[in-house]
Amino acid sequence: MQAEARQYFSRELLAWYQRGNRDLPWRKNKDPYRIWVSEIMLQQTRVDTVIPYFERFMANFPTVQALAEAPEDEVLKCWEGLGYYSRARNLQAGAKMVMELYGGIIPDDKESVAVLKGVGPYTTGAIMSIAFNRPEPAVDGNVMRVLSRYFCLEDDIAKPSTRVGIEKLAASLIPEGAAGDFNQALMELGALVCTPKSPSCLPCPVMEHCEARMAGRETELPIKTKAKPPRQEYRLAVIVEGTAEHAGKVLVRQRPNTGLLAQMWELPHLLLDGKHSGMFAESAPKEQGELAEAAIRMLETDAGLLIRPTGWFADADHIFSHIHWRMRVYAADLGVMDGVLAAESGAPYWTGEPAATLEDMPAEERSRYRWIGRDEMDRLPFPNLFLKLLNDYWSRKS
DNA sequence: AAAACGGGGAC
DNA sequence: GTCCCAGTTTT
Repeated sequence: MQAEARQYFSRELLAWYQRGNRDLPWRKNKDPYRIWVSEIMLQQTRVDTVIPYFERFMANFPTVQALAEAPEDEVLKCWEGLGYYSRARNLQAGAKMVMELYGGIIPDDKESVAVLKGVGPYTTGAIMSIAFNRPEPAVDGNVMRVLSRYFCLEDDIAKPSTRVGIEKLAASLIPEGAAGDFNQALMELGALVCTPKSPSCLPCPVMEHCEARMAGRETELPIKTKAKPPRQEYRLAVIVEGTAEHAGKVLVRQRPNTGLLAQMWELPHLLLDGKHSGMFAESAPKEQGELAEAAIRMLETDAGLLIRPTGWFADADHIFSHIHWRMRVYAADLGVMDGVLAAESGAPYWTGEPAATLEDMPAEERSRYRWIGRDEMDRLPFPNLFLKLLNDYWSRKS
């Protein structure tokens, strides 16, 4: 590649961006906190999805201090539906670090920014360049795609080592004194022009020296190995309806502090073993009294929760990036299964009076469970899967 | 180096 | 259905 083509790229791309770019809420000013929040939200998430979340988050937590001092549930609630919830917890942990280490001021220093929770190589470069105009590369998926095409790079962008190489290249392209605009220009081009499927080369400001375009290979690049398909997991959930003092409420629980959907709230549920997964997969929802009974016994073993299913409620599929949940949901009440399984229609249905309370659970399990009404749902963070089921439940009730 | 970690939009 | 998105952390 000629030095001239490199200078052309930097010059023309920067000029293109400065002629006009998207009016995004985090471009209103250079407040490092706003840039930081926006960059965390934008990780693996589209601009259009982020915008309303960003506005709401900044309204609720306008400063580093406000975020650092907020209850964790409120921060997660503000992130509800956005996904990758560890981003929200890490962001708040980062805000606390900034309060304690730097007196609430995000420092104009790469190493200090890079150690913040949830801030990796990309976000470090984005904050340093956009907020402080420091000449650091900010290499995301857009940048890897744009540069792979312009320089006809054939390295697999799914490999970690490839990103490191492209960072060096991107750093060498930053025009003097224009790091922030140039890095954003690179991403903006990837988002609007040099798109994954069918890039719009004709309006592209750097088409003239794009090697992939000149070779007619713009749709073949970048090279990226395919992701593994998600594994299937069959799960059984219950909507436990309260009685007496808990009438009109349902039982929810908070997930563990680590792992998938950490610290989010959910309906009680369990992973089915191989045998019961097969039963799930092979028969119709309403013909599975045996499955329901077996699973409810497992729930008792699993969580010490004594319940009686009263009927089928819904089947729900939910696909994460690495797991595909297939979930069957039964309505239930608290009690012991000493009743009789109704033969009518084959639906799981136990008769008799409820005969258990949460007090029957082990204390350490019990502490994560809570009875909530529809109004209280608005204060606890639920992942989308359970949000939909609960909304569905309460709309049917009314 | 590979897997875990959400959810949705575009085709 | 597939791809992948302004990636980071853990294993």
